[in-house]
Amino acid sequence: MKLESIAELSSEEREALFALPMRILDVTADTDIVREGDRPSECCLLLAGFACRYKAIGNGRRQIISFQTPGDIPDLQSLFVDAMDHAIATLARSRLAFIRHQDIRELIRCFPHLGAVLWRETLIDAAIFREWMVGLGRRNACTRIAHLVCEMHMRLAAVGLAHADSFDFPVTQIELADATGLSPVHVNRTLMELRRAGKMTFRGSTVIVPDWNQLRATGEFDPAYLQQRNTATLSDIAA
Amino acid sequence: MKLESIAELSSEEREALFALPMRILDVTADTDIVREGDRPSECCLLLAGFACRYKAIGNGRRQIISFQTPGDIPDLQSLFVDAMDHAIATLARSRLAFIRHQDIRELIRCFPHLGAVLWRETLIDAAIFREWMVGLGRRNACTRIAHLVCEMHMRLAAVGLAHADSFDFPVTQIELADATGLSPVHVNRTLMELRRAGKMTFRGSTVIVPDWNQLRATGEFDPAYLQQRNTATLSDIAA
DNA sequence: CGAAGGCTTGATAGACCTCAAACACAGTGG
DNA sequence: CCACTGTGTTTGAGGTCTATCAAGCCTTCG
Repeated sequence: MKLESIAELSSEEREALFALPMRILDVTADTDIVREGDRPSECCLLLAGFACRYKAIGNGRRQIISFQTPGDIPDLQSLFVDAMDHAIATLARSRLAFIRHQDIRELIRCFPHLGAVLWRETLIDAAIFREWMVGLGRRNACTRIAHLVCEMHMRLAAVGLAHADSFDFPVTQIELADATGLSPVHVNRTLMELRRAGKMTFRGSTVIVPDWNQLRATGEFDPAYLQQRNTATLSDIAA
Repeated sequence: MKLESIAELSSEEREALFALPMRILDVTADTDIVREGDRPSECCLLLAGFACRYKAIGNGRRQIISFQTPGDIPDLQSLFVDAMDHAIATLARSRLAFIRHQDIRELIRCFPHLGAVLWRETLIDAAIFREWMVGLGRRNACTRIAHLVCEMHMRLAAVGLAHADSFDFPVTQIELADATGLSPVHVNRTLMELRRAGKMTFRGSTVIVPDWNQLRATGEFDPAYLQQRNTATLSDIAA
């Protein structure tokens, strides 16, 4: 579903994907899947739950680089890049599927179009990084958080994990701070400000948004960078 | 040279690369090569000069997403992603080579390994984004700028465009501000602080660094994310 | 010589951070 | 059933980094 949200697949390709040998693993929240410097020999597909990529900096602080939703293969890059430049960790109880590099390589050899689809996915990943860079560099706390919520809703909707006006976003305010480059205290105050303004309510890991158009405006959110094939459908959901 | 700095190529592959039909174009500084929303039918290889990717935000402001050095193909992604999510512009007089998408696709079909090399390049690109995100989110002005200078020196050295203790970095302080998420005034003050501390001198588009180890320390710079094959050689140059 | 762009400097303001403590809540064990 | 603990959230006060505004200076170039 994730792959088909960004590209069309033939039935043989879909079959080949389902035929991949996988090792399934259930883990709790806050489990490191891959660490910085690792050289994995398999990729990790997130089947259910929630995860993030992050880079640690000195004295226990870190920057969260991206959030990962079911359907993502956050360490796909390990196929072509030797050592991981960042870590990957779960943020909620999750189910993982590990697929050996050699099997993916074989798959790409047999179905070059699937290789292109996966390449495309890594490119959209990069587009999300770029959008986050704009937020980190040039947007204030309120806009950053609103933007993030819009993005996560759209991405989760693409894999069927969002309601029309709410969704489950299992992160703490500290994790939100690590993702937005803010302090936890300031995240808290900004969330309260957004709540008081009636723009969104984030409580106990669920986000409620009464009016997406309003939140998109305050988040300066333009979904073009996500390159979804079915944005029409998605905005229908959102409307 | 750029591609070989990140992967090994066979002689046939090298020949095929040189045989690609290209349209050469010389442009002045501050020329937009691609604009946000464009759907190019060719990719742009930077042969000489200097360029950047950027995303514009309201009221004339922008965030520079990356700097591009000779050998880079900044819009390689347009092969697989429909619309550009950002613009690309030159920062100095540059020579560009445009290669049609269909020719690159054909090349990849004939030499799948070259496809993998190009994929790898887009992945390293993404690694640079991630490192910048850490800077934008979690590092102060001084560290951000020092880090950027270390990165640019290493990348330029990889394509033979840096001296041991200096290099040409043709950007204004305003562009530096757009890249680091700071204000031009603060960039100026930080540059002077670095200069006074004897850590680096940035004047008239050339950077002089008397002691790389010192600058790396203040920039918290670890080159692992650049995935250079010959980092040994590079640090020799730097030493 | 004048104009334009880039650099430098000063003063003031604001966004955000840090420290510190209190509060709420869920899970645990006695 | 109730203290107890730990994690996450909320609140207050003060401080710092960085932004903004505004002006002057320097260099380049036509």
